Amino acid sequence: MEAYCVMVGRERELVAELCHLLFPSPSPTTPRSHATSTLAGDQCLEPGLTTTTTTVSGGGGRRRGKRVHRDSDNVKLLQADDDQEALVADHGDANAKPLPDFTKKSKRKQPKTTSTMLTTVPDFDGYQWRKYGQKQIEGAMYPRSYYRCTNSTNQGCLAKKTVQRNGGGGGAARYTVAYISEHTCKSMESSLAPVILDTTVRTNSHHHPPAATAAVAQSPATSSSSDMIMTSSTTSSSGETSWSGQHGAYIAADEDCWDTNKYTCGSDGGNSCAEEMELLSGPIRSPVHIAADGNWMDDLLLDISNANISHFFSF
DNA sequence: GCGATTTGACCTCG
DNA sequence: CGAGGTCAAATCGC
Repeated sequence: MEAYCVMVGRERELVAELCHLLFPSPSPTTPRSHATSTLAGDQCLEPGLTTTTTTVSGGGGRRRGKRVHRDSDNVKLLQADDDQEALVADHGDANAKPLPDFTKKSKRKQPKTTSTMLTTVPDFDGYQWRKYGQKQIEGAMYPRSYYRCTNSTNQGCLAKKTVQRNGGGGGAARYTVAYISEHTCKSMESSLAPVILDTTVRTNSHHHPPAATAAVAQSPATSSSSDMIMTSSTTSSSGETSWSGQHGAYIAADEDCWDTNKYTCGSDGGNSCAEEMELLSGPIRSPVHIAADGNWMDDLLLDISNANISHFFSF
């Protein structure tokens, strides 16, 4: 867990400064999910993904034979127009009937996505997530984990996210978090409303390849971790760079920087993200986006053209 | 018993 | 056909 708590002095200063600006008064919330993070032996630790309600129970892998073809269920291709309903009946209920309307097709068309590179995964982002899958991605050192909002079952929340560790074996672990769709549920911490920061971010002036934009933001209410989180990448579904105003402020990053971890806010660089950024101003809306080593861009050219960000990272 | 994770199989898309 | 995303039985902890 130390990996997530590493921060170089410079970054810490920046964090402190930002926190000071954001929270003149006593520091906001404190992590509340740490106690639950027992994380049974997953190669890809996701400290922030534990729920706040239960401890992680290291489930056993299933040892079973071939699974029954769900094609026989004859339901997958129906009612593609009601994804929400489908998700209500989705996972989480082990005995749930075959998904009525959550077609594979619709699953593939995730309309709203944003990706986030983290040097640390926040302990708590205001929502509870349930892991529903893990996959070793080609070329990735660590498997990607798939989460959906726990309210997908009872509120039909469409929000999902994937978390992939990008490396940081020796230093701070880095994670790419991609948010897919928005929360249609009420957060467990609904009071922790997203904040729109009117803030300024520095970045360099190099333009980034299509995928790179970034935002910096923070939700004071969810501020829990002590690590800094800084930039992100976004792309539109068409592959063009999206500068969606929804996120408020964006930062174009230099591709070289991505390759050389210059944007990494972890402990191994020494270069602060902020130092690499050019000035941008405007409202910034969560989530906090994190930049790190360049690989992640390859994995996650995500469609966030209409991203409705519903998550907020903290540091 | 419940709820969460694990994890191999299955499904869809490019 | 391969890669990525999802399903769902098995398993575990409370």
